Amino acid sequence: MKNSSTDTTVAGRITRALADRIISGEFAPGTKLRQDHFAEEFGASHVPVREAFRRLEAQGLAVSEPRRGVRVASFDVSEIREVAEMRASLEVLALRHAAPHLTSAILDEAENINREGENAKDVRVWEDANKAFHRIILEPCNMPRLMATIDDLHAASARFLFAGFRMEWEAPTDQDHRAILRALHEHQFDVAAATLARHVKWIGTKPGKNNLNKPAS
Amino acid sequence: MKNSSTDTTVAGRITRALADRIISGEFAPGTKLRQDHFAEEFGASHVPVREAFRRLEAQGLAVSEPRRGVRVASFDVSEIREVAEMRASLEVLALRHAAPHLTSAILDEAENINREGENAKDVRVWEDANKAFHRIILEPCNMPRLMATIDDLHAASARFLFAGFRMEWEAPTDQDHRAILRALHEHQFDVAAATLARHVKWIGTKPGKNNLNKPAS
DNA sequence: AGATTCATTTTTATAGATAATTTTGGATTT
DNA sequence: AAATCCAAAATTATCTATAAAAATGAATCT
Repeated sequence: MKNSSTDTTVAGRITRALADRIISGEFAPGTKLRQDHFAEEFGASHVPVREAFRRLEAQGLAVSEPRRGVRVASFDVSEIREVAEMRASLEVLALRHAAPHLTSAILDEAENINREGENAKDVRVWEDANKAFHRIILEPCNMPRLMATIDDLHAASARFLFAGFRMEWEAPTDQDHRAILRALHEHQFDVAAATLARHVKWIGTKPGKNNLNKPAS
Repeated sequence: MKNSSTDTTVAGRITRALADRIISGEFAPGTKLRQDHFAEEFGASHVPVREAFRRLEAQGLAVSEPRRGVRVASFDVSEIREVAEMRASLEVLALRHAAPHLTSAILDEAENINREGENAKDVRVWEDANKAFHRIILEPCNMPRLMATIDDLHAASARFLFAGFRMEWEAPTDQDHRAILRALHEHQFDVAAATLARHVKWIGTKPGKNNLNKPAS
């Protein structure tokens, strides 16, 4: 994605795999991540595993205490709020810069992606569509660093989502997404931005009988 | 700072040292960072050096192409603007949350720091004060992830600053900082936020006969 | 003379081994 | 019986060595 090393190098593949498992909730918050374990699992040495740890740390998915190992980052309610607020601020910024470059072709594609999400059978697929929706309307801002930061924040949000809606779940008709597209179509950028901000913050307060801060395994 | 490993481990110390040199401009953009070289310099092996590289990468101070090594991140004008815009958005967010917790003791301390900056003899000292000023009024937002991101952005800004004002330089009386403090004292938070946003964006457009994008060494 | 190919050299990436620190379990003491 | 201290085991952090990949430079061919 932002860095091709994610696909090319062993450290990159390990990073991606571990990030995926943390985000999906397969690894509960607080879980100890042992380097030798993953080195064996991925048929690698522990050196690339350590590099993967450093990256996960930077993404906020793991925390490491020197000489005491790495753990899956815990996320409490305040942290979720924090991520939601940051996303709101930065996605609005991105949208403001992207707006002038949004063609109707892009908006149509966004609508298709949104429909896909609404037809999604499980959270995972819905979240992929959701991510894609936000990405396609923000990407034209042409600000790679901003997009990278938003991606990291989105990953953190997704953790929360998966933690809350593991079992029972139904795809919501995403009224906010539709409203955003409508406003963009009509060049009402302020309306679009305000709706986006509210939408993202709302995600951060979604109920979900949160199994947050599970005890470490 | 956010992670004690920066002081405790070899990898952490290398990270800090390299970040410092990149920010100060000692390493020009595009400079190749050779792991064996730094391993020898710091009396370490290349393993902690690689970990340091991964962190620098995450901070946006270095870029790595798989199998082709790591280079000091180049920053062109658009990237500087990007960082300035991100800082403006996020610092406003932080200030909004910090405002209710700002005591007059904190504001007084901020004023002292500001004065220190105005008396600074070289850019380096001024930048330290500048960073401290922003930090002391934003920190009470109690959002660690937000602060960490702002710190990274501030580092990127500092690179730009040092690149432009290496030689001739005089400490400016920071009128913006004073205006922000005044507004905060009078609980005019919107005014403070607006001034902060303008201030940060202005930093991003400072002239400076930029020796940007120097050829790699 | 210019370009292309092949070998050399440099550099990165991974593996295996070592040192140091923390944690864990048991034994001893109060 | 509970708490504390000491020793063994597990784990992390680092180092040395090896393998793989790419850049460089020279020699040959057109």
